[in-house]
Amino acid sequence: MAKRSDVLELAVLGLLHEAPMHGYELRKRLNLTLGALRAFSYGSLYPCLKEMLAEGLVAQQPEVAVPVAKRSRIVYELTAEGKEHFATLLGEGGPSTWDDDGFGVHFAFFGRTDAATRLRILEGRRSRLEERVDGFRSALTRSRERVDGYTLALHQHGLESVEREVRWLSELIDDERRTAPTTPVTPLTPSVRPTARAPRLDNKEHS
Amino acid sequence: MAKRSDVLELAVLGLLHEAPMHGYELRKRLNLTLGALRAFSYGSLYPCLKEMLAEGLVAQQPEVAVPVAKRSRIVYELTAEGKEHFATLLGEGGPSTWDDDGFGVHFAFFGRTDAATRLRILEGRRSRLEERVDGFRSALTRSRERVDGYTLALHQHGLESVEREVRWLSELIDDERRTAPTTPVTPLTPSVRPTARAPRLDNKEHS
DNA sequence: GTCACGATGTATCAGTTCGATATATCAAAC
DNA sequence: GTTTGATATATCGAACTGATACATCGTGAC
Repeated sequence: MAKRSDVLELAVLGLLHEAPMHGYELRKRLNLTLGALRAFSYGSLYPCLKEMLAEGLVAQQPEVAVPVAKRSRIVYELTAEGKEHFATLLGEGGPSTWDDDGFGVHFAFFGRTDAATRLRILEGRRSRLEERVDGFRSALTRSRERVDGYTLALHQHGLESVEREVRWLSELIDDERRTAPTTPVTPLTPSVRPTARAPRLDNKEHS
Repeated sequence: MAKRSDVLELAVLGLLHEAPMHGYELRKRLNLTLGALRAFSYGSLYPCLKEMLAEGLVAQQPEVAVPVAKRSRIVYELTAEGKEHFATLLGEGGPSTWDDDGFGVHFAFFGRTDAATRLRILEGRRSRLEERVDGFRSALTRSRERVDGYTLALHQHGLESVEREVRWLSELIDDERRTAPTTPVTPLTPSVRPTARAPRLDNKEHS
């Protein structure tokens, strides 16, 4: 488990919440929504879609509307099982939830969860990163005298990057804590409407 | 090309410069030297060592000294071809030199290159990252109104992380430029001796 | 009008890597 | 004495990537 496809599956289900889509478009939206930080290939997307179809998580939309025989395309839409599975995956906080890929995808769909889940994921991610910080730190003290100056600089930079992400997460957690207690569950926009209500996550760092 | 094994190969050759080693130890040093940021598995290391042995880049050290039949271990040492190949790989600035993995390994062995090569690699890496910054930026402006606040925050954080690394690289480049012109080629320590002469790369960020 | 070319769209495959695991030895604990 | 855990080499299946094949559509050049 903790396979890459689990992450892909979550991402696909999340995107299909917005609108039915076909593979090609999914891939574009995937690589756009998840930033330039994640690239899914067709080699994993299409097989994944087939599996999800077989499992009943998505359904093949019948040729709608347009009478003109357009270019062949297979439009997938979310089923009830799919929505349910999405909620489960997003909320469960499994093992893959806190690693780099998993967290990114979970975070991108935070708008569809409740504050408690968000907090749990954010805190899980943070403690995961804190472990990494410890690893870096002990490596640094251990090797302080044994390695090259450049290697040292590399470790130092790596350490600071992770520390920075920890600070970012801490701000997010504080924001959640400050916002959540009053509003039990964020209503979240049902469809395409942009939402646009970020909970004060202007993580300013420079200027 | 640009296979993962190329990176592994470079790392192995680099480590063997310090001392002959066997597989298990190589893996430990690998994951230590390259920080917690890179994990090589046995599944790639052992096959890689065999290939390198076949290509004559490394040699199997005959059982030395200790008369006691120790636990079976295969100690590899660098050959002349290996050293040559290492220098080539490290200096060539190929396609894989500037991606995340490749750059880390190259950087970790900067102590064994000359200033010109260092500059070339640093600048290559920087422009690679600047491309990524552009990607993030356009994605941000494109999606500013279309995506969830959390997705936005994710992109923003990603963008700032990359920008930060660009600044880091710029400092390193400045340091190289300031140091290099006078001293044409850094002598670099021949063996185990720790070097310890980092060219002022105290990239302080917080306090 | 048509033709070339690039974007759209689905699909698969070879090559490569990872994670888990098997096997075995040794040191120290108990 | 035997159980545990680190050392050490090795392999295998499952999975992913990058490339590619194949087909259709839109559009601009001529």
